[in-house]
Amino acid sequence: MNPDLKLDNQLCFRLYAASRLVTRLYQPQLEPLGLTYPQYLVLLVLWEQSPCNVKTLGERLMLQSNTLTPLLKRLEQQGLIHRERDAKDERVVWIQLSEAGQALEAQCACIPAQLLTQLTEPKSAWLELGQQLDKVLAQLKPLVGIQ
Amino acid sequence: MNPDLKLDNQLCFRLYAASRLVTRLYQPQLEPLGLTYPQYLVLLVLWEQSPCNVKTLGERLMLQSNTLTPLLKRLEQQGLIHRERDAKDERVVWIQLSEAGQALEAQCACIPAQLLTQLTEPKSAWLELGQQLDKVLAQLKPLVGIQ
DNA sequence: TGAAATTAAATCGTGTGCGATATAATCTTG
DNA sequence: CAAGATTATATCGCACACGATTTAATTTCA
Repeated sequence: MNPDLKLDNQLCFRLYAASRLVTRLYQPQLEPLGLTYPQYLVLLVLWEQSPCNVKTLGERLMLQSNTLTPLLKRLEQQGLIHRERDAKDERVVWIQLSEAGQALEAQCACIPAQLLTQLTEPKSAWLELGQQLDKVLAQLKPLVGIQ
Repeated sequence: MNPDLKLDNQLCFRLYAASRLVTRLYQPQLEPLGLTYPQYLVLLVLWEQSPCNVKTLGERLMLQSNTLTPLLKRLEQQGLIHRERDAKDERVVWIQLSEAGQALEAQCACIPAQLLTQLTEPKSAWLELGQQLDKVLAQLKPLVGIQ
């Protein structure tokens, strides 16, 4: 058969697989907090920048309102964020961490370190992967019309 | 703020983002064929090995029947595969490419090369990324209980 | 042999992703 | 200033992922 079509030769599959496996690695940390992985990513942005509007949130996460709006409504129901229309420009919705949402940052502070402990040496493989991902992300973004 | 919690420092986010962007890059090739990206991955396996049972398909793709069964039913409805219970062991379902499913391989043969043309130099970054993904996948699999 | 354990798929419910479209507000321009 | 274009968010529908459970078939082993 065509070796170009072998599954294990596909970079796309390796990315897809690695992304899903890493997400599963986060599960034991996130589940007790009642968070899904995309919800955790939204909180990462908000801990950097709150309030933050939906458009900016989407730019950071490469998501649009069709994905974010329902997700944000769930975070609001959980009491982690507030959603409010901009008074000046009623099109814009501002997302702001609630007290509980801010407090959650402390609880999540240990997650990255906790995950690292699960990874055996060499850590260099992970660092290099991160750098390569930065390179290819920079190349991919314009190809799919981002930035 | 805690730099360990900055979005751009998260390897997990870079993997998640890269995986989604690469999937989008495939879209223009797959959409005319009426295929989704996960359906394409299933076909990649079947072009290597048909018939193939659901369990084996799941091991290759790291998916289970809760995801595969509905997906396979859609491929069957499209006339690309046949599904049949094993006569000896009625628990097992065998997936076999139909004539149309086999014929589709030729139409997909150009997809990997077509994608490569979109990528500017250096190709080395992509090769290295593939190798690094292999390393971390080997490390991740046992951590999440695969193999 | 036959009850318990294991296995393979299927089913169910929830939460994304995302293309397409809708809605409403703001901006642009003639 | 008003019609058309643009922008920000929401809505809708479909197809994954995946945890949990169910169903049915097979295997194990006392």
